[in-house]
Amino acid sequence: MSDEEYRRQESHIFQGTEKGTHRSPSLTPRKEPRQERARLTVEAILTAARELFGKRGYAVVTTNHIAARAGVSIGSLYQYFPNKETILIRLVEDHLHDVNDQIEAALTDFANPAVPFTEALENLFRRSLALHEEDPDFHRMLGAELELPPVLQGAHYRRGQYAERIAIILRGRPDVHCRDYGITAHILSQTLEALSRWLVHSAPTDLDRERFIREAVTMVAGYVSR
Amino acid sequence: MSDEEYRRQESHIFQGTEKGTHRSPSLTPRKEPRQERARLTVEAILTAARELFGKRGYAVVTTNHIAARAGVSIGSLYQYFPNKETILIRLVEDHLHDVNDQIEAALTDFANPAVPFTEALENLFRRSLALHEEDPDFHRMLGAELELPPVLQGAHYRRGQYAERIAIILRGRPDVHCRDYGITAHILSQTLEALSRWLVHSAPTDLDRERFIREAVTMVAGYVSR
Amino acid sequence: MSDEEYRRQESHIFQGTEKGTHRSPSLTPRKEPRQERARLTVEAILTAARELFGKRGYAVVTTNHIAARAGVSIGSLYQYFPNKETILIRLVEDHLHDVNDQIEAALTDFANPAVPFTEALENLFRRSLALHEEDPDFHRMLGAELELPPVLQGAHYRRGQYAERIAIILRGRPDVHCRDYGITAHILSQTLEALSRWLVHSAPTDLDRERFIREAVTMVAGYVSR
Amino acid sequence: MSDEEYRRQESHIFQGTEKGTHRSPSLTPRKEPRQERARLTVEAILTAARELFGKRGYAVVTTNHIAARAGVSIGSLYQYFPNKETILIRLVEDHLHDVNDQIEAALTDFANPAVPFTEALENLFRRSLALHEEDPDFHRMLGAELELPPVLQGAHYRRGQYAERIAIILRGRPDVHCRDYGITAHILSQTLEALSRWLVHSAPTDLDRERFIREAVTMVAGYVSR
DNA sequence: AATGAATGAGATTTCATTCAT
DNA sequence: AATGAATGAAATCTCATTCAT
Repeated sequence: MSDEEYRRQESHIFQGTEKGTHRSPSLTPRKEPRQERARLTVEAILTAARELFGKRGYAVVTTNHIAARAGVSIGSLYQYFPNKETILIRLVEDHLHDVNDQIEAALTDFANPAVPFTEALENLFRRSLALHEEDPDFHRMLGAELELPPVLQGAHYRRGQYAERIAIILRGRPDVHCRDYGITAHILSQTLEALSRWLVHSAPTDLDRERFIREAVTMVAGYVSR
Repeated sequence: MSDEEYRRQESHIFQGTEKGTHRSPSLTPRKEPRQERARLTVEAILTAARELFGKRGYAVVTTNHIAARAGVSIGSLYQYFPNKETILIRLVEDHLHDVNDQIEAALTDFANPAVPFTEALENLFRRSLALHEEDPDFHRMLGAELELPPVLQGAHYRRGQYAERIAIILRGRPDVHCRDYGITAHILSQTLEALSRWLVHSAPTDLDRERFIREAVTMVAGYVSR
Repeated sequence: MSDEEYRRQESHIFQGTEKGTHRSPSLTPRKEPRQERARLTVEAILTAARELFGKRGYAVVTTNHIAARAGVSIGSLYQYFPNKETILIRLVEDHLHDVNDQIEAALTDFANPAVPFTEALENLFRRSLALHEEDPDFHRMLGAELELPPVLQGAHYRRGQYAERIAIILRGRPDVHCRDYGITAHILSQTLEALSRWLVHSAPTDLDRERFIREAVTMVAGYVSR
Repeated sequence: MSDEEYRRQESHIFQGTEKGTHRSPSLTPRKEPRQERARLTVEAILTAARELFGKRGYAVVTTNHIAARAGVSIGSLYQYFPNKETILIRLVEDHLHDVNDQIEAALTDFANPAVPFTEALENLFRRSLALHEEDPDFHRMLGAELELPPVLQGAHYRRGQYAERIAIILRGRPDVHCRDYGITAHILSQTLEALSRWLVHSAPTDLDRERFIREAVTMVAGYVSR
């Protein structure tokens, strides 16, 4: 690491501030792990953080706790992440990457006119469920936490466009009819979202999931199909 | 220190308090306000707390901030509430009281066979909306916050029985038919819940709300009506 | 304290940053002490800080040490000063106020043509000594420390104009002659400064101070007087 | 915790190290570099350290920063220096070696009665300037830093004897007369020191240096010459 | 000989809570 | 009944130093 690089990493050194106070944190990772061992450490930290954030919420989890659960010293944590915020950001980025890919795939599927609407809808629902099922706690926390780092406020934004995409697709399907495509798209997406979330997080364990899916699809399809 | 060990050390969370030195174990209000002035103080604290909790979340709001916003000294706050937790508990109790009353009324309405189903459903939906509209932030926070005082974990439990009640009502209505009343009740209640929440919290401002309500009711009614 | 005020004080609360990292600290005191007791606390902190900074240097002194020496809890320190930096700034402001007043008085004296030059020079020297004598360690540290908060970089600037003022005065005195008033003014002020500093900080204890002053004045006066 | 107590706790300063866990008590270089590559490494570390110490001060510079600027791993740094302190000590030793040699030469010159006093004085001043000019930052830092390792406290002591040597020389010169040789020697050496330092560090860039030197010499020579 | 990952004591700072007035 | 100053445990984060490779 050269002097240049070192200084870039050191956010302190009097840029009108000093240590320990509120700083304008570099939101990028501190150091790229070069050795395998380091990669494992970073991995462990991220995993621990994801679990803890998911289980307890971002605000209450401490970096000490993350480090402890990762089986790593607090110093190691700060070698790779300049602060708690950055850990979350990294986690969300990875997560979003995943999610966006999957949503993309799901929508492409959904748009395919060769698949009958009811089937397409069921597929969409199952994909939504799958999405909620991988790391449901973390996912839930993301939607729930009120004070997230500002960079992440936008993270949900992309979701907003989800409904727009659905509206377009609905318009394009010959087997669908709506009085107001925009509103129907919102209803459809919100309903699927909510029911998936509930199914994953809150449904009684003895609930017959297949039957639930069938019923949900019936409701929405009945509403939208021609 | 491993995660295990960390948690053992940490397990004070919501047994004592989160931070600070001196803990007082009592969870009951400290003192009943006898004078008018005192009642106003308590009122101001509760209002400030409700707003702040709703806007920022329970974990991140400080008692000093609550006192400041209430226009009251921190000493006064602790004269009436032994700790932060108690403030939340008091708030939730009041809230729940309200909500339960309203749910009760709504369900009674909904059960009335003299009202046609679609109309009954719309009424239920509007009531749900009204419920979300009063102090939506606080309401939302309650559902979102992951680490609430244990006393409050049960608070949501009662909601669980909401679906059961609906199932019974649906069964009792002659203008309704379901393949599985239990599942349909869940779908119905979760859908109404989710759509109300979305309408209140996240809907674009230019959305035509009346039309949205009509569409939502159409979907659910179409699904359930005979 | 109102909500407004509270928020102004809280530099944190996610303005693109969070806790513990490098923040843009409010450089103003946190809270004005309203009670006598509080004023004493602030006083104790400032005194402890001045002594420690002077004796050990700004960089190495810790806020814990300051609080300990002030006989005050660390929490109290942070109630009145958001960070170490602010303590120094406050100290320097007070100090500079003093110093500037005294320099002003000394220069006015020095400019007085009714007083013979040698006497005027001796007076200036004695005042310079007095200045160095009050809190000489702190004064010395200020000039010595390399990484001071940026706000303070300017603090020494005003000194720069000291030489200019002297040049003007020398030009105005009939009993003085120089080949280059600018250069002589620099030599004069730097010499007086250095000799005062040395006398206060490094001179052997058995040195005859009065004789030293007389000699120094002789040197400078001999050089400058007509 | 009182100041007393705090200091008892704190008194590790410069006994072990400032921070960190593992202390190694040895203050001697760890390992003599045998290979050419190693010599280069040591050289790079010393250069980086000298520059950084000079620019930022000893206390605030981190060993990691030194290593980074030297283009060397932190491990390598500790292979040759057991701790931060040792680097400084080594640097100062080298420096002092140099400086003492030069001072010696300058004084020998100065003592030479064959050279007229004014010329001898000018030579001394020019040498002093040269001394300040080589690595002025480091030199300045050495005088400024308050908490240097105890081994180095003595470093300045030898300077103290500089004045004594000057006194002897003055006494030996026939073209000089003083009322008090001791005091004059102090004045002379402190003045030259201060003016050189100022010329190198703080003088305005447009200052005519040759003229400044001439004036300074005039002042001192006028004072001391018979 | 060199690397850089890992460590943990200790620095800075916050905030729930108490207590003197 | 109210005030606000004071407290200190615990959170965040740094950096000198060690150690496995």
